[in-house]
Amino acid sequence: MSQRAFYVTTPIYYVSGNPHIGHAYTTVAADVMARTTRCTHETAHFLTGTDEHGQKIAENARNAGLEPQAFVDSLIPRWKSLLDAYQITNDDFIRTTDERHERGVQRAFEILRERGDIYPGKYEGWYCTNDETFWPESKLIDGRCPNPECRREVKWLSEQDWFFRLSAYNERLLAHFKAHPQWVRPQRVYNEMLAILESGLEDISITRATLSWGIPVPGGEGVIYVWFDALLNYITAIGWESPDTAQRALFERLWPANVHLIGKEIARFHTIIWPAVLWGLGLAEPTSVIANGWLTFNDEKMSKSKGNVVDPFEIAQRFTSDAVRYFLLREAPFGQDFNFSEEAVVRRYQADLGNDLGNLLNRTLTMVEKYCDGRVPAPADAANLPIAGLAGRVAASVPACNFRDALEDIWQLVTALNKMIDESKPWELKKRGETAALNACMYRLCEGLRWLAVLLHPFMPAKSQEMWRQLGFAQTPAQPWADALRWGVAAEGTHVSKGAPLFPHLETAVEGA
RNA sequence: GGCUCGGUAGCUCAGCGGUAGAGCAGGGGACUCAUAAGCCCUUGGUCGCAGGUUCAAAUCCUGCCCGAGUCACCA
Repeated sequence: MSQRAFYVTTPIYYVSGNPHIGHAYTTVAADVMARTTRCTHETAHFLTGTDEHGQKIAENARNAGLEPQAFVDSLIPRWKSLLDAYQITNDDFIRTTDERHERGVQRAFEILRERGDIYPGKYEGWYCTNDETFWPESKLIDGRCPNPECRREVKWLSEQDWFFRLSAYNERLLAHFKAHPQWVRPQRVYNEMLAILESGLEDISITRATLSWGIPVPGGEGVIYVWFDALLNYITAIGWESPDTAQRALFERLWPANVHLIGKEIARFHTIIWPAVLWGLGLAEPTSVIANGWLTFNDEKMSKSKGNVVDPFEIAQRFTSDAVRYFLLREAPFGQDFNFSEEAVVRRYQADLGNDLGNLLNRTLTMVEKYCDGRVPAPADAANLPIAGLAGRVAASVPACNFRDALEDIWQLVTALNKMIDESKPWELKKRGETAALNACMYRLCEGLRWLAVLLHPFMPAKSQEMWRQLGFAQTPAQPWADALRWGVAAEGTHVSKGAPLFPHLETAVEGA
């Protein structure tokens, strides 16, 4: 009886470092998708969370003089505050240290072991402790870890581990990729994954015999490898194999996920290993996996060593999180790398947000106050405003991650409204006493701005709300589009209440530019 | 080295077989409701290079140059 809901996820974030702008990017994209879906379908379920196991965490904890659990507990508020700073409306937040997750991972392990998809084997090779990685002899550089940021000594390890029979799914994965060329996007990532499948898969070790900070192997030694653990969050969070029947019903309603949003660096885990694991568990693969690109800063890769990591808290503080959300999704096509520079943010802020949108609201409200006694006039038709099919196009672009197209479409209405003012010249209509034409023009502006508030709400929730308030409407612009995006909904007589500019001029010049 | 993607106006990008496009930036203009914003007009490109296919190529094919990514457990 229950309705299907749109299920969208972000990666769970590895808490070994601080949140940076890239985390905000993926999360904002997911949030816009979730918010839009709530206005166009009925329900969305939006999951994000944190990845807390692994050796790096254990070491950081030791350095901090804390037990791993206490250590990760201390980090969580910082990560959750990122969600607050960016007005993220996640429905759930999973931690891999949650009891529900640990139980689910162990259950998955047992099921796969019973089915023969997990088997014991010996794993040996050159191991870099820092990177938690086995490297083949051929990869080593001067006998050291080939990771340019590591370069530590490696040691020969040989241990009894459990292996996942990934190779058994090679053919099925290939067939799935061929049958669903759109299931991994962008195309470039799809191609790379396909190439890996065509070159053949080997089984992978999914436990670490010598580590202790992780989920214990059921009835065995060691812990489950952090990656195998992490992927399962998408189902453990929504009640897979839960003892609670309500939770199990949630799972039935949500799985398979509509969209896993990921960073492009983790595509292999999500498009090759993850479907195979799900198939092993008798579950369906996610409908789509969409990878976003990297953000560079002033054309350089962001890295801690360069000290050029953009702090998402600081940037939101300076420009407002709405403006940063807008910038991230408007500046470049999703899936493509793009450069983050303060000049670019300032440009978008001033040109698109301040001059086009903010000023449109401001000049409209001034005129409504001057010419219409501060009230929305009687409804008039939409004249030539480009609203036909607009809602439908945005509703289609967003779930496909074409945020840029969506915003460009919306901005055509912004531009058209500005243009209409200049062409209609309400001040002249006023002088000549052409009240009917004046009122019609002012109505179109109010109604057009109402549309904009509704359409922009998923992208800029706070600014959209403020637009809504200044226009004098009750409640919120977060409304079902089927009802709200019809022309003529703005009620005659609504009192507008003009406020401070929506996107005031930035006080300070760009620093360090 | 193999493979993948990209190289189009100063910048960010769209177009992907039929007379070169948008936004921003630059230049000029008319206006005044407005956050000196908006509106109108406009400068600007041998579509990386060289061949080929075609009546017709930015768009298809080949080679080359440049940049990025990836090549198996790197969260």
